[in-house]
Amino acid sequence: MTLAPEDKVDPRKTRIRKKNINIILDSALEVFSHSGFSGSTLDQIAKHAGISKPNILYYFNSKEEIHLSLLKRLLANWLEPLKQLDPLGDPVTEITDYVQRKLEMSKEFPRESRLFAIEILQGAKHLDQFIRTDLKMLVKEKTEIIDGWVEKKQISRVDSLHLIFSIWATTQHYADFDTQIRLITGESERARQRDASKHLKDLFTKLLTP
Amino acid sequence: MTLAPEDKVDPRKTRIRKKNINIILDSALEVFSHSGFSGSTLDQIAKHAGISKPNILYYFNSKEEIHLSLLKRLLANWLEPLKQLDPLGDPVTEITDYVQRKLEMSKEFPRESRLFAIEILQGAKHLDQFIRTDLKMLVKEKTEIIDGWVEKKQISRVDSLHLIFSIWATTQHYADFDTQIRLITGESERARQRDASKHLKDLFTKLLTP
DNA sequence: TAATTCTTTGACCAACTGGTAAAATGAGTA
DNA sequence: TACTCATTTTACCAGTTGGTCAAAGAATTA
Repeated sequence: MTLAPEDKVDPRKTRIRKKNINIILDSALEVFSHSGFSGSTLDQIAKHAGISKPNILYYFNSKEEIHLSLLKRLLANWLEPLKQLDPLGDPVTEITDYVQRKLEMSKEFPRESRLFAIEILQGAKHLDQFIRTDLKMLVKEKTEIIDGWVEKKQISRVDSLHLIFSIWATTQHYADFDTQIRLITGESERARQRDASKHLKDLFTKLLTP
Repeated sequence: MTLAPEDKVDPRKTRIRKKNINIILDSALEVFSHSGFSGSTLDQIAKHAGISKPNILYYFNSKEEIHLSLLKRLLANWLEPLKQLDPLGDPVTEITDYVQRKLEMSKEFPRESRLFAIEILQGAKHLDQFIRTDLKMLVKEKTEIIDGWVEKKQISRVDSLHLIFSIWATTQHYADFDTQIRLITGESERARQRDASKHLKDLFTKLLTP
């Protein structure tokens, strides 16, 4: 991952520069998360941003660089919900709260979720390092906490790693497969969100409660 | 969806024709499921198939048509596991068996799963009809069966629709996010598959057992 | 105000890619 | 064998797309 312009410690980071970079990244998120990297063009991003293509390339050296900046910005937030899992809290509550936070994120940041999903689906070339270091370490730390709870019989015996996978899967599903869910479900957006939340709470509570 | 050459009732459907179409579709599946539609080129497919690009376009009128043929072929199998859910069987067994079938499919046909996932993620333009008719109807039929089981108190009270979503999410996760799982998990392929299977059986059994 | 630096644009290009046309080759059959 | 139809190849093209460049236009600062 090479250094992107926005990362340079540049005292000349003007107001205009900051504003434009934000607009570009936001437009890129919109476009990339709908069409994937290859399916998106700089022209689309430019149009969405209201900034000419050469002007975009004035702030970013390449399309790839925009993509990388986007992923980087995303990853910081991605770990947050899991990080909050507290070894000192009540085990079942801690886990179901984590589920709710993740579900909330799916609702709040569906574009980020899709961008992430597309990236993984296509081999995670750009996330490789992130996954095998930051993410892996965090997962290890948290599975150990869960294993500890199992040891102390505070929750049922459970495969902590696959529990986390299940949580990721079920929660992100609502963002990533939104189109499918929309087409199948008759419910309103609100009702669906409520039912999903209730269902997942139930699902994981029953799994964990001895 | 326009008529693809292979669908034409053509008595001249030679041995060569059949063979080549299969090779092309298989190569396209390989390529599309790794790079998405836009990220894949006919040249890549051609190279993988060992057939020249113009020759591919002799069998299919366009890149799009290959993609559609692929999806069409996939969808037939996609519904199969859910279809087998038997209203007369033992409820918990029926559902956990369904989970196992789905998990099996993820392992057996990861490329198909990814192709499907990418398609949904990017708006399901080509699956729109399929989802709102075939899939929706099947889901309706099966949720009613599950609701019946709940009524008769054969399983715990559960949101049948979201139960199905959870099953889809957790099982497909192992195919679609395989890269991520591989990078995080230390286990061997076999062990992982076994643990996933056990975990999911446990997860859904506990949800459903009163 | 003048000088300097940052931002924006228009014109352009080389590479890639989906697709075409026509001729050449091969297989099956009367 | 000769004829027909299916298959394959070669050469090619037009549109798209990421990216460049030099010059014009704003801001900022001396």
